Amino acid sequence: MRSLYFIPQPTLSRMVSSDQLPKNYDFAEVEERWRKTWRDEDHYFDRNSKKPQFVIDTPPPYPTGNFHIGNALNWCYIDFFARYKRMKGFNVMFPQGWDCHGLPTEVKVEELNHITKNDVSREEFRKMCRELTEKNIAAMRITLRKMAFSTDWSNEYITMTPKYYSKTQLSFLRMLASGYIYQDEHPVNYCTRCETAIAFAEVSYEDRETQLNYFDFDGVEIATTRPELLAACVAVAVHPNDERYTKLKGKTMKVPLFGHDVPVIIDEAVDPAFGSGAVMICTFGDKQDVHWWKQHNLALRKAIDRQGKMTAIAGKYQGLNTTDCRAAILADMKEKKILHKQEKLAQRVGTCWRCKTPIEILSERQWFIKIKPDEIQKAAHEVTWYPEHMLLRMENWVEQMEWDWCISRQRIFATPIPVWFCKKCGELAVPDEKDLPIDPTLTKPKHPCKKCGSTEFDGEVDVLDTWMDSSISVMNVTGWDGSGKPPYFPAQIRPQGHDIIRTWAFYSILRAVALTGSRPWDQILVNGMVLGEDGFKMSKSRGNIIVPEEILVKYGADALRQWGAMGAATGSDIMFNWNDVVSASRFQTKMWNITKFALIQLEKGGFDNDTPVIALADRWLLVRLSDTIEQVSKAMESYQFDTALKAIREFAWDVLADNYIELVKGRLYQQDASRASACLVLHTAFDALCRMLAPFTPYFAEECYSYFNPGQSVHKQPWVSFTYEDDAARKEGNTLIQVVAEVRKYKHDNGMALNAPLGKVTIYAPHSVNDEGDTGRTLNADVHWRTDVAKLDRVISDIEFNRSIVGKTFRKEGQAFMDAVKALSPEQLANPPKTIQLGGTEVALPENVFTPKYSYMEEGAKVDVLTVGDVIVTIAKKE
RNA sequence: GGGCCCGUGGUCUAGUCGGUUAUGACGUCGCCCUUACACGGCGAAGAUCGCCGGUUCGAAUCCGGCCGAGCCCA
Repeated sequence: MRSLYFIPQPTLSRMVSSDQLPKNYDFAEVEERWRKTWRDEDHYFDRNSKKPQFVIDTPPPYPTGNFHIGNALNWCYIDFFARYKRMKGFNVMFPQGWDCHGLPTEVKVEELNHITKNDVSREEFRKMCRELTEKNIAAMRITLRKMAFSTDWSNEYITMTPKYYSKTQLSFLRMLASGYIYQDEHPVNYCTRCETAIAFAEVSYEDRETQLNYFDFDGVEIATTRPELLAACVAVAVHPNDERYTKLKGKTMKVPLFGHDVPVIIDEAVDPAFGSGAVMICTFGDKQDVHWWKQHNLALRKAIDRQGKMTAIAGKYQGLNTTDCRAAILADMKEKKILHKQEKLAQRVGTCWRCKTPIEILSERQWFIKIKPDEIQKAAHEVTWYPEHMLLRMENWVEQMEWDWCISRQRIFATPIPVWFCKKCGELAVPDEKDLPIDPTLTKPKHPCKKCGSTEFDGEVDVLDTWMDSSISVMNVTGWDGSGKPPYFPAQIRPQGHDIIRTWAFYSILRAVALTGSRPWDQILVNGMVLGEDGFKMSKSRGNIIVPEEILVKYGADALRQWGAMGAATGSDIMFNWNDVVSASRFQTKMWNITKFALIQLEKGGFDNDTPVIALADRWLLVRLSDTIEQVSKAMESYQFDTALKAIREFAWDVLADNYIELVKGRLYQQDASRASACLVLHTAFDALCRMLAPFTPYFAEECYSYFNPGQSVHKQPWVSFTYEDDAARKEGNTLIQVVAEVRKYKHDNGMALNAPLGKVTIYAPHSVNDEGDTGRTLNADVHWRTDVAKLDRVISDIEFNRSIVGKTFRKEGQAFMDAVKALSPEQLANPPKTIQLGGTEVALPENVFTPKYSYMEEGAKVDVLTVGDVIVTIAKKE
């Protein structure tokens, strides 16, 4: 019936004496002490290990200098399962990367030094960026350590180091050779402030109000929001069914102010209801223009340059920026009396996600990576997604990809594109792989031009998109060096936020497939965003930003980590809530007191592993513990941290502290064999709690565990594997708990203190119960357990139906059936017949379909009667 | 405009492949300092489960529509 597979051996002789436990739990002191005690080596991935590997492709954060709360949530999840997997016997790699390159650091360097990137040499500027980045990384490492993340610092990687970016360059050369990477002149999103091309993933959208200008275009009215692009007009488009314009078919028209001729094209995508129904196509006003331009093979007229100034084709407007040019052209239109009207229009403008400047679409020579949707979809489906629905976001993103990935940037602090161009013939030259990393602006190729033999080259000045660095994080951590499949590939899991599914996850899958032919990870765990206390995304303008450091100072890392686990179901957005942090901290206080109580009791000794467990409460606690362990383990396997921690807390607080300990307290104060049983159970439960809490509250769990096992770390113990089966104990124990609760309520209702003496209490239960006197001591009453039937007059006051059975059996006749049962005589209800009359027919009465509810009449002795299921409790009334 | 997710006591939330009394926390109110804990214990009040309709013996749960919020994208 029951089995004890594992009860930890108590090491009584080595326990710390209870008088050494501080009265209150001082998280600040404890957390700092363990931080200094723990050794980094304990978290190193062991390359010679025989254990199964568990490699985590952790997100490399951008080194801003501040580890924000969204990062914190993300890392909490990682650390929960990293610690859990270690306890489960896996060889875990929890690397820490830093995604260094990119615009924000360049902007910050310019700001801090009051320079622009053109004021110093490229190398000098890079040096400044590197130095700032190193400083920021150092600051963020401190927060990571405070949070007790079990980082594998032997596998730290920094994308700006030659070690890392030579891999980025190697991956570039490999994908260039395999045809994934090509260069082409093509329209790209371009930020004229940052002076660089950007990818769609880097375009954000903002609501702005603009003016829709109606003007005369060679006799036809056209509405445009961008008159400054008139010089770049290459066609006029109308809808095929728009009768106003059918006569224009096949004609050409003269562009006002500029005078060049453009064709009229017919296209169903034109909205006849918008503006005048005729639209001018410019290269390029928006994405739709690019579409039409490609589809109708139109001319290319570049009116805006990389600095956002008008080009030579803009004639007298050359050199103006777009805003000034717009004003000038509108003024000229007014003067020529061709501007009919202007109206306000709400519109969404694509802007640079870094600096919020509206993006232009410019046609430039750029480097691209081919996007092959089918192979990305296939690999994405081979990965297990948590939560499952996040896969949809990937599917939707891949489906709507229109352009290839533009990977070149016209910036400085980034991985150089490792190619040269022959000065004579323009042929591309690439370095030998063994010479990587290289900066083509500083070095020359070792071989003459393959085509013309020239030794004169220009180095590529463009650099790589930062995602080119971070999208091979998984290649890096799994040990890729270009020679075949990496030794630890694929990684077991990728944890990340849902905001970067379309970037980091998408690019990582693309690159893994391109470089190895298969999926990068077995699983992906997607966490939600952290919202402010007001339910909105944290932002400076809303003033709802909470930083981890603030929480660490007030409540400590363990409380913050508990918030991360419990705030919301894994994958949902989570609102920051001080309340949750406070209750997390209260839970620690409660557990601290449980620790104290356990230590005070257990240090007295008198028990060992062979102590028989007999008392009902003890058996019940072990069953509940076994249930909890099963529940928590199951939740951990599917990354349901909220479920896991909730179950742990409920067991510790409700089951162990409020019920079990209250019940056995009196027994523990005595000295006999039944005390030993309680001690063994208490120790078993406490030990299991420490282990289950270890992934969530590493400092706290270590501190509690250390008092019982000095010199040993809970983090080096295996995960709990204790099971205990005893259905009778579960059922009878639950009843016992309810009886105690009912009697307490009875005392409360009668204005008695909970510890007030109660006199004689008789419990009539169907089975004999050995409670070792727990119930009597807890209730402060003279408790008698009896298995005979209580001699009481009782009447049936109500009938409780099992609607599940009623509905399934009688369907539409359900109500009629219940009425028929209620009409039975009290004798029949007490001893139900096998059949019952229903609508004139005899039908079988299902088993357990109803339970009579009794109310009791006093007999000779004056008693109050409580009922708990099939148990009757009588309380002798005091005269 | 599209996609995803969500709407449950004052607040936040569990439950959602239908079934007995809708979970817990915070807050509120009452009682209790019982040799681990007042940073605690016990108890109470408080919910037409967003709205409307449908399916069903039975809907917080399934379906449709509407309203509202958030996130991602065009």
